[in-house]
Amino acid sequence: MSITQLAKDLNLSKSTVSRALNDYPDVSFETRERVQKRAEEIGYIPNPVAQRLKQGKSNAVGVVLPPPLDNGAFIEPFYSTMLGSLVIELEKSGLQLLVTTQKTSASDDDVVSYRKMFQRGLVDALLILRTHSNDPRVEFALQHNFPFVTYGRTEKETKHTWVDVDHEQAIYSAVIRQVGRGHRQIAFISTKSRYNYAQLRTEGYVQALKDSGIPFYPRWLVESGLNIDDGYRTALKLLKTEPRPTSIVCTTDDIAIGTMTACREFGLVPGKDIAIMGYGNSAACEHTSPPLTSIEAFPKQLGEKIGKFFTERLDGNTSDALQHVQSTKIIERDSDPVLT
Amino acid sequence: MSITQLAKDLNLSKSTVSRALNDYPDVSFETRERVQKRAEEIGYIPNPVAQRLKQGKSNAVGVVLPPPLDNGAFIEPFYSTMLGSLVIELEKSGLQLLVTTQKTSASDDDVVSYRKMFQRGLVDALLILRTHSNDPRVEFALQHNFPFVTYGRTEKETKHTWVDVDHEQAIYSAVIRQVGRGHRQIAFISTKSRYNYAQLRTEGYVQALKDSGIPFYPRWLVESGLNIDDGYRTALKLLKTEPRPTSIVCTTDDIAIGTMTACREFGLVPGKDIAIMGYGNSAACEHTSPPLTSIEAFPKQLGEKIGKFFTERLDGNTSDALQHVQSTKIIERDSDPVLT
DNA sequence: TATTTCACCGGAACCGGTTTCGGTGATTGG
DNA sequence: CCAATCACCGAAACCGGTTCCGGTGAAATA
Repeated sequence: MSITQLAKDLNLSKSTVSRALNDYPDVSFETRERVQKRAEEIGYIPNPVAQRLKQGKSNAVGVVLPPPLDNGAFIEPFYSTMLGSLVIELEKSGLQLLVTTQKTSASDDDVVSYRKMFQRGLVDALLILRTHSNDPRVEFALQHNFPFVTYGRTEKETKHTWVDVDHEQAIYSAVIRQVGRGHRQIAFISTKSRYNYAQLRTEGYVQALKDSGIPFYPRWLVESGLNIDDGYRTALKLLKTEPRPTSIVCTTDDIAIGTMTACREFGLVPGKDIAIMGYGNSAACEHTSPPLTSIEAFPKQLGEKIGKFFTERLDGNTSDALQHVQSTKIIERDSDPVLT
Repeated sequence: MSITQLAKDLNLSKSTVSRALNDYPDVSFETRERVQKRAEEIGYIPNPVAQRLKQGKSNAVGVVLPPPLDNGAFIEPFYSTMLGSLVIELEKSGLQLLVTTQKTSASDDDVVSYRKMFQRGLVDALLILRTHSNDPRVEFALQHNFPFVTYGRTEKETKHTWVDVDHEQAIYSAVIRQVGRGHRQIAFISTKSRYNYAQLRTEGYVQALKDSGIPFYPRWLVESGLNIDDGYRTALKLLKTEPRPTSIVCTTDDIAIGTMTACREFGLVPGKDIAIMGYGNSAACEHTSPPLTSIEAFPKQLGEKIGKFFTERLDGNTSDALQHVQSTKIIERDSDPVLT
């Protein structure tokens, strides 16, 4: 059912019908009512594709997800809840979210998948996830003058609109907490350093040691993959170092869960013989044994913020770059006791 | 850069350029080469929106996700990996996945979100997740003759294309396993029965008891929400029944994790004093204590199958309904010991 | 009464492609 | 030598909307 047929049905022209449906002023009250009523009756809904073509707007925001994880998961829990609230926020402004993934083979800062999205028409703006310190995707978007929001800053902290967690502060406070509980042998399991957040967190770790007058041992700063098993294997190596750390701060809850099993293999009971902290405050934290102390980063609020930034930018508010850094909160549980 | 401009640049007509780019036979070799070379140079890519409008195809498949979970997650891990492999499979045929969510307020079989998708142009086909026994979305799609694939059967098992897990067999084999390990007091924590899979699993539970000559106690068949906490609370009630079950089969890993903590509160050590099984074989299973015996349902394969069904259907293969039921496998760990 | 204003509506252009149709000039066949 | 075929390309219609422009008749103004 096209607008042409509807117009014929009503003995009106396409243009009048269109104006009536879109509440233009120069159409009489009676015909407007008549058109809208009839449209309702026969369930007419304008073809969104035609609208997009004419208006040059798609009313959609695109995101290309990182390649599936090793475990085959489409998306990590953190992004899951962030995107969840993003979708809800976008919906308020009539925006949709178009999701794609990278090819499995591609590295996650590959530009090819973004190029397709850039083609005017498919999406009006892009969300770039998990920025690298030096991110070609950001360069690409800036260069093509395409509206975008990033989750995560870049090294240059270019003047674009971004949302990010206060990673440095998050890990800083975690380490300070460990110090306050009597630890001086504190390890940090990080991830690949090309991620900008990884660098920020590492800075937080180093800074906290410094401010506490604790020397920095490079052996206790290790990198791990993001899976539980990655964390497990990394922790196995870490626990072999001499002296052994008495507290391990993990950059992910999954990594923390993996290190807990690694500890048990070393005969160390987490929460008793060794302190462990996670990051993300995932649902599992409550139900590990012992329950895992973790850092809440409020992905829901982040998603809302991103959504608001999108609507602002797409409303033409490009005056200045919108930016937001989200502070975190330590959720205290039983996995990191006071050192005895 | 539109095709019109490209044509002007080449001193050719739009139509010739279009034909050259799409490898039509009635264009000379030289001009074809010239056009394609020039298009490459200036990075011309046809506007997908215009293509969609003309061709009436969007080359996209839509899915509307259930409303965000109570914990705010966009998507459950199972769907996460299923959609991950689906996207990869669709990509092979040049198809995209368009993701939307329900309004938070809506029930997850609400048709309104689907109605938007139905509008010709946005997507060529729909994926309907987690069917109810009596699903208005399926009725709606059939009624409007819109191509779709469901994950999950319906009560009527209408002749449409679907993919589903062999839920009945899955739980049947789980219960039989418990019987084989000496249990005769076996509970099953299910979910809301309007989900078709819930009914199938319950049938599997009941049938297994019957075939084992074990009487059915209604008290040991309980319903729970999908979260860890829901499982926890449900298990608390279940453990108060007299007599107390010696084995609990859970319809979800999360529920199983919740029941494990519930057991501990009753002074029961999971894997020792009581047997527990999960479903889904999520990453956490390896790292609970004890590691959780669970049922692998192969979401990756399901996603691939769904993708193949989509490409077949969109290639016009509507001859007969495509259907696939995925068998499962029990992954044995330490949470369900032999009864002593 | 003549002219301007106004409310209201239809015609047509347009978005950027694809595809049908028809028209060249060259080549082949009779 | 004329007609039929052929390769190749341009003009134009079309997809389904939106919006500019102009035109009508009635009402307001001079």
